[in-house]
Amino acid sequence: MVTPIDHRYTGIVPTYFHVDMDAFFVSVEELFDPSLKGKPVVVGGRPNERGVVSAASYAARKFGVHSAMPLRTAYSLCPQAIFVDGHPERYREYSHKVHDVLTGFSPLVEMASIDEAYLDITGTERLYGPPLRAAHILHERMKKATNLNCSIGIAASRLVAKISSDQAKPNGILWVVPGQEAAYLAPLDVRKVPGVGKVTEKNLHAYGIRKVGDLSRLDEDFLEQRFGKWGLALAGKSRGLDAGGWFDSEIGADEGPKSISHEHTYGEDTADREKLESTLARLSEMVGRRLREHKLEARTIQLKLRYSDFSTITRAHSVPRATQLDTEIFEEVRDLFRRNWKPGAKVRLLGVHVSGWAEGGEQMDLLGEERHQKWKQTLAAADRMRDRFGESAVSLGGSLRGTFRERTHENPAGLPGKKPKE
DNA sequence: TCTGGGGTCCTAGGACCC
DNA sequence: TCTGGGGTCCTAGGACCC
Repeated sequence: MVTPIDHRYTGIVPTYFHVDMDAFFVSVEELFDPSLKGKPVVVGGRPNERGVVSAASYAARKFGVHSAMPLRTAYSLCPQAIFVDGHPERYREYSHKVHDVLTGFSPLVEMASIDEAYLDITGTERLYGPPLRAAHILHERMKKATNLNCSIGIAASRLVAKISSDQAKPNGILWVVPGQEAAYLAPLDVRKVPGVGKVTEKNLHAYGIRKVGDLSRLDEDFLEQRFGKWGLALAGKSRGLDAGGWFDSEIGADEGPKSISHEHTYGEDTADREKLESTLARLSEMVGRRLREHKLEARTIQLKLRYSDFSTITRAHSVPRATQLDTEIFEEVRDLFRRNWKPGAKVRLLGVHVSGWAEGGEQMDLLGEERHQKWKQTLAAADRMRDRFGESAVSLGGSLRGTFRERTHENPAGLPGKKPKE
């Protein structure tokens, strides 16, 4: 475990790298199928499926295809593109390789997503030389170890490092020299600032604010009045400051997840109650499994329900005793579903989301505790089966057919007692 | 254009407590 | 009896990111 450096106390101007892999998913696909190289490739699914583009090759981008675009739209823009489903396991594997390269370079590494990371390389001059030279060394190492290209932004704040890595793409390095942040940012569109999306951009445009320079010239009070806390943060960002200002960007603080969720969009909307509830059972299993992997227990369980017209509701319930059990999650989410679904209304998407990790977990009576432990062991065994034989090897789908006992006063968790007779 | 899936953070109102 | 204020938890929704 490496202790992050808090530069507020060292008084040294820090140096951050933002390392961003170029067209990551597409590049990994090319490693496994070199014939894809140079061609328009779209990762995300088949062109006639419901779904969006996860990643597009640079050749596909020339046709206007970009990530988050509906697959059908991508197809109409570029019918000759090669559409692939993608291989999440491969991306995770290569993400680990990337992480290994980075930690071999500097101990202060924070993966920001599957394909990007922040590094604190403050004080490594004697080892790697000045920042640009250090970045070149890292760039070479990355290519050698993974056969993948990356782009590197260098700056005294994480924010500016991130923006400059984007400007460096593809396969480039860009250093914003300390002191030049505001000048560098001023001509950029406000949309380039991480956190400014479609909505905020539109709101800013309404005030005639189009460039980061326009933002930085405004009064902080004005921004706070109109955009609240977020406006104040924007004022700082427009000058290149991270959330807490300069020297407030610890790298390497590794916290676990704050929530876990799984959701499913149907190929065709459905109002079939059994189908819907069995989807909830499957999603509950997936969520329970992840909870056990992370050794977490959740108190708040949430259902997400999207109808054909895309209107979406979420309904949550917090239970007194935290759980990591598929059955308990499923029963909660099924209750929420039954109370909120308008029977007959066609459903596009269902989701199961858990959060609110328990600190200690409350005591159960002895009998309950014993059954609880047995049930935990059963699920752990099922997890191992899935590891060996695949996801479909074991299912609690049987819960829909009454394998599990209903909740009763004696059995509040609805845990199975003795094995039901066949 | 007909809109995934996995996350984080923020806002805002109401309940409840002191 | 017209009535405070702060803190925390819960719930719902939404913007945003990759």
